[in-house]
Amino acid sequence: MKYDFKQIEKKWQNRWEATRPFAAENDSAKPKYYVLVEFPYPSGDGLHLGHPRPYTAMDIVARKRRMQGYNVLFPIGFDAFGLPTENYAIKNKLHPSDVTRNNIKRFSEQLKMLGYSFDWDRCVDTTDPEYYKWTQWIFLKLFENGLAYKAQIPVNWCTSCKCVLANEEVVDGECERCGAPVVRREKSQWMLRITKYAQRLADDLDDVDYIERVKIQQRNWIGRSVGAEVDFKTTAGDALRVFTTRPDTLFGATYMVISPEHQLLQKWLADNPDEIKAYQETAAKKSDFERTELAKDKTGVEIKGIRAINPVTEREIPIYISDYVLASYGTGAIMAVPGHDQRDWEFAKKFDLPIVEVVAGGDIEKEAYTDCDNGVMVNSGFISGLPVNDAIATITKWLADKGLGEEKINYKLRDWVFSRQRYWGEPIPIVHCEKCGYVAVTESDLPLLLPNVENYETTETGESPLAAMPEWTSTDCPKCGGPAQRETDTMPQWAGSSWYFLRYTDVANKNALASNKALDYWTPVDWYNGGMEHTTLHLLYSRFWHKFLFDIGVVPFHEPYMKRTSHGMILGEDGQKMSKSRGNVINPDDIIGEYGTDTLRLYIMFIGDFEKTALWSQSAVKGCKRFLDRVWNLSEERVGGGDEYSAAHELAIHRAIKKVGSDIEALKFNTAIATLMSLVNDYYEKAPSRGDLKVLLNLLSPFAPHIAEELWEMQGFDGFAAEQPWPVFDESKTLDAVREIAVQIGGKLRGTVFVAPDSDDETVISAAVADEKIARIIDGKEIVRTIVVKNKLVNLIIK
RNA sequence: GCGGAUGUGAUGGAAUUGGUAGACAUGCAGGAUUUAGGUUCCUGUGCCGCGAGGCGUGUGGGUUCGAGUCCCUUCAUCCGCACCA
Repeated sequence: MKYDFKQIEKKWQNRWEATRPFAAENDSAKPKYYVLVEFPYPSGDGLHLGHPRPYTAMDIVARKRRMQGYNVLFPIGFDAFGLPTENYAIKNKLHPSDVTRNNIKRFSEQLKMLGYSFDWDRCVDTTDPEYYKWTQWIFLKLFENGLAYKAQIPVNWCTSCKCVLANEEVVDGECERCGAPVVRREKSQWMLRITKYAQRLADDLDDVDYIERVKIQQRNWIGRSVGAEVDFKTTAGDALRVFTTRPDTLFGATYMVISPEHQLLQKWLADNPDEIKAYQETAAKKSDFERTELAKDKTGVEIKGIRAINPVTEREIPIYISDYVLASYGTGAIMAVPGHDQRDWEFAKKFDLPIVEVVAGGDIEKEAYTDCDNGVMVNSGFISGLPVNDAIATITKWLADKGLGEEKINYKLRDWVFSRQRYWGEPIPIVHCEKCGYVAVTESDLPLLLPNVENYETTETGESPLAAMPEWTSTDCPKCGGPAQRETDTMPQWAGSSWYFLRYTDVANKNALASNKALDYWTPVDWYNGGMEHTTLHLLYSRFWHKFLFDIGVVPFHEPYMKRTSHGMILGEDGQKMSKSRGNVINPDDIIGEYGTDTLRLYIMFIGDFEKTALWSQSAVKGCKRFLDRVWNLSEERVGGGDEYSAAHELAIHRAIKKVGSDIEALKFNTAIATLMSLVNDYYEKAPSRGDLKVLLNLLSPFAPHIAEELWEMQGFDGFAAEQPWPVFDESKTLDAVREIAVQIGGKLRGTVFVAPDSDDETVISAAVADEKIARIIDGKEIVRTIVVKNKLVNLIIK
């Protein structure tokens, strides 16, 4: 009989659909294990090759855990709110909810075709009112706790999506989704105070097992810097407060710079107001991108008639405005130390300002001396002669004693812009009342349903389509009962995905986002795999929400995910990112049709190091199909003998069990599969027993579950392959009866000899010199030294 | 500029703590079965050399009995952040 993968795969998928063998139990005596993949955005294009790589990897882990006796939760759902669906709906005159329903149906079918052992009974859909009720509920809790607030701020505005973006969504001045230019606009926006959690988001990375690059990237994004805030008196009366990480260089501060948006500029009466105003206007017109592009050439204007006083030198120094100082970081003002900061140095050179050396060792005529952490202070009054570190401590204390400053920690992280001016998102459950201000919708009124609007086209004014529905926006104030207006912006896509993994534990709960019992049992997630592109978006946001939920007693642990791993991208055969315009897209459906799901699963895991980018290779797919054909033929034609391991294969089998098991845990799926291939090659050299075949099917079943089940059934083994215990190995049986020892002469390999395991040095050396070839080389020479590495090699040094 | 990574045959990629480089697969070559092959099986395949042997993990150095692995230098590519004071 031929390996008819089409028929076999359909057969087992139907059986899984009917009997639900992968449903997780909320009551179980087994230990729990929660494996999570990032749920997909159900786009109209269907599943692409980016999905099967992480999903197959985690399916393998989930299946292995079940075989190891765990009660496994391996859920799936759909992150379905969002712009592409809305845009598609507008273009095709459909309703986004219909588009979403169709896309979810298609995605579900495709995911089932891939044979994943998801618990489909726990599927979530973020656009389901029963789901987003709880997204809104969390928002209300954030609002109640002062973590959601509305502010008039300059925001990132995508000119194509006609919508506000979070800082995390802007890449090189462009919209991360559509690539259109992003400009600055003043808008009143809902914000989430993620900055309040900056410290914990950084520190608690120590408590979790994330791959190092994820931790580093999150830490960099949070951008903690320790320094001091210092007040400079000015001749205008007001003190000018600055943030610096280098308070030790205070004696070298020869001028000051404030950002064009600085508050004090509205108050100060300079001698050159027109010049200042003109500069402010030019700066305002520049996008963020332009401001950073012009990094090389510093611009600025002196604020004439007002001067600051350096608190330690007591000298008057000039104040400039320049757009190289950002309003949004620190205090929006700096003390400029041109001797030891390259930007200040460039500005000082251009405007001919004094440059003073305060740390010895550099050449400040040529460039700023910045890499001076181990230097010694000079020209610095009472801290001269101190090493930099001591100087920082001394000056910080001095400032504090005089009431001129204090130690301060700053973060690059900014608050999360949470409003979107689009239709297809969760309505923000807030009303605005003339009398009471912003008031939360009453909890019992949740979910606040998204109304059915006639037209959900974007508006040029930058308002949500919901704003055009007076019958929906007009409401009563929950507090005073007076007339009030609903918030018309919706939540960003990241809202629903910030807590979805909690809902999986108890999907049908009507009274809470999930029961305490379910949360206590299942959370935190044991292993979460997802894309690097979400490191400073979804992953950070959901950690923030989780910490908040922990603080208000909703979840039992302060971190959502115990372990985070990440997969590399799959590029097209030409080494380019797969895209329709390049015409190098591989459709998983086509591969499944031609070679079958098991082949696709196997190839996508065999393609290379899971964590690195990989190039698709159509011909290499065939190798995996060939392997499965060989397994099939083996079972059909070559098996003989009993249920024990045959003597010929025992060693290879114990080794394979060990290697495949540890490789799966270490994400080395490619070498796990190579091990299985080697084992099959062995079985071709010498026919396997039924027992030999059985263990092969056990090891293969997480990777290629359909063929494993079919062969399991055909061989007449009991039960299902997926429900067998994971095979165990005996360490002593993974070792050879004789050891091949490398013989080196002067470090060069000259031959090999065989000795008994753990032979002592003398035995190994005498075996080596007895070897004919070795004897020939050392003939007439003297062995002056020998190095023996037990069971591995011997190195003879001759003269 | 800062941070992170990568560089190994024709190709994708393997190589515990430094210890026989190139597992496994693709491709290619030869052979067998076949009317035929996008089938299957067998053999070979790092480079140079008839051979003994020599040379080989981006470059150049170093440490070591021994380096793909450790240290320094340099080049190239990719990713993240970017005037963050």
